[in-house]
Amino acid sequence: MLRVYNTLTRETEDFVPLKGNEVNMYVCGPTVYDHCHLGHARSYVSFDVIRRYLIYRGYHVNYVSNITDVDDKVIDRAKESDEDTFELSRKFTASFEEDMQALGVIDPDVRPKVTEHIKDIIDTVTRLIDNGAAYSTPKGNVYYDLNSSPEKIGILSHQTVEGLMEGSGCRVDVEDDKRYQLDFVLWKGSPEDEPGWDSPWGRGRPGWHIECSVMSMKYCSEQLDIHGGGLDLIFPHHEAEIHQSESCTGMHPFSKYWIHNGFLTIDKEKMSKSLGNFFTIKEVLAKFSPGTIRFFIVYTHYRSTIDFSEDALVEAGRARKRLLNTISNVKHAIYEAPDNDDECGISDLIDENRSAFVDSMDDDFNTREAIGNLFVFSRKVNSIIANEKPGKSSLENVLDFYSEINQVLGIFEDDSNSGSEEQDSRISDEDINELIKIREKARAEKDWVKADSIRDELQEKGIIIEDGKDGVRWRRESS
RNA sequence: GCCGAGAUGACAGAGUGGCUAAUGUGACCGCCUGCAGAGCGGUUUUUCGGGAGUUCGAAUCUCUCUCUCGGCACCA
Repeated sequence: MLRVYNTLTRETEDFVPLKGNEVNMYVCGPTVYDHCHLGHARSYVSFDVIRRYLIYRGYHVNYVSNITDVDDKVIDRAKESDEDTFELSRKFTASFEEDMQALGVIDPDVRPKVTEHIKDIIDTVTRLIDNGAAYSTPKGNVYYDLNSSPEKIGILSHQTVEGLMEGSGCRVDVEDDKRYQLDFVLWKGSPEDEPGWDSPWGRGRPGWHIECSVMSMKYCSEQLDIHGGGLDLIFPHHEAEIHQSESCTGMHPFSKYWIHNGFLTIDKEKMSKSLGNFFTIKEVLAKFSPGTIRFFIVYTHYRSTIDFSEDALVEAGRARKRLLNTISNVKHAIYEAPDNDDECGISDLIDENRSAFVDSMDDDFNTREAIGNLFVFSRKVNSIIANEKPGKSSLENVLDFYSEINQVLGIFEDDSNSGSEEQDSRISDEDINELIKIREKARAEKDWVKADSIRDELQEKGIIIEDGKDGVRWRRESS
């Protein structure tokens, strides 16, 4: 039984979708006013794994994740850099999509953009006004009227009204046309020099929270099975969504499960744009392979804080390499394996580890434990290869098992040739084989100096040479 | 002020009542090897922030103390 921690109840619950084995899952996407940083990667990789695991478990998943391509931040950034707002958001949307692709995040079934859903947003805001849950003001703003659903204040953040007021009162400028301090904006009147769309309340643009309600209802359903995002979205963003969506549809709950990923920190401080302590995904990709970055993220439970440092990435890379080496060992063993059915206990080993994998993942997606099991599995596989002679088919089953796991975790992708700029200058397979031949001759003549210098030369080009009992093998190294 | 997360061996990090506390990294030793790498075996690891309690039995439950981090209308 899959169990999931639900922020709404603060408990780990059995996962039962609203309808059969259909899962409607919505994850809040980025606001595209800059390149994404590693904290975003953390979030989207985590939800990618959750989505893949649900599919692995046989659920039919409809995964929707939006792009917020118009809001105050985008507009401000465009002003600062004297760029067209939509030019800017297009640029960073493309950058985001590139990053996701690099990290092996599967595209959502739908990736809706706010600017393409203005009409839907206006319709929803209108509906909220008609339902008595929102009001417009002479300034052309529309606010959600929290007093229409006071029982839902703090439902997700588990805060009291007093707590919220005390936290916010001293730090936020209160818009003077609000009826109530905690009301939030659904539609915001735009000045002449800012982007806007005509609406019943004048020229304006959507508020920050409304887009997710509108687009999730449009592409998922009025009620979601899973709504996800970073911990920092719980309040006010996700709570606002609950107010809006439930007031609009009259259905409760808006989402059955709320899943939130933990932060990525640097020196124990949250990585964020506002603190300026962030590394963009592209910066990190320049130093580490996508596989290493993804492994770094997946090797930590999604709700734990991950402290980022180069050392931590290096360690993750080494750990991952251990698994990759085993896979490569199996591939080589297959060449020399007898063509028989001797399995040396391999099928039992696989079955055991498959159920261990499912047990770990069923426990609120415990990827750390799941990967821990894989290390044990790999050690046993290495041991079998070294000491016994399993037949080809058994070894192929081992490879199949790794790729089965990889479907979910996505950590074994071969990215040894991903360094795009070195791509052209890298040494060809033929040249490598030629050098190895020369080196083998030197070795046969016990000319160790020559043999070692060839090995060093290849290593400088990122080629690792390994002499084994059954011949030489080589592979390309990546960070 | 309010709300939350956490403190596990050199480091990272699982484990939430019961065999010798997963796993990874690092370091060291051994096997293998011309050497190296990879791999395998072993050591670093009877200890889980401090104290008290419950229990036949606790890293795991209760109380208490100390410390760290995060959220409270910018945020993944």
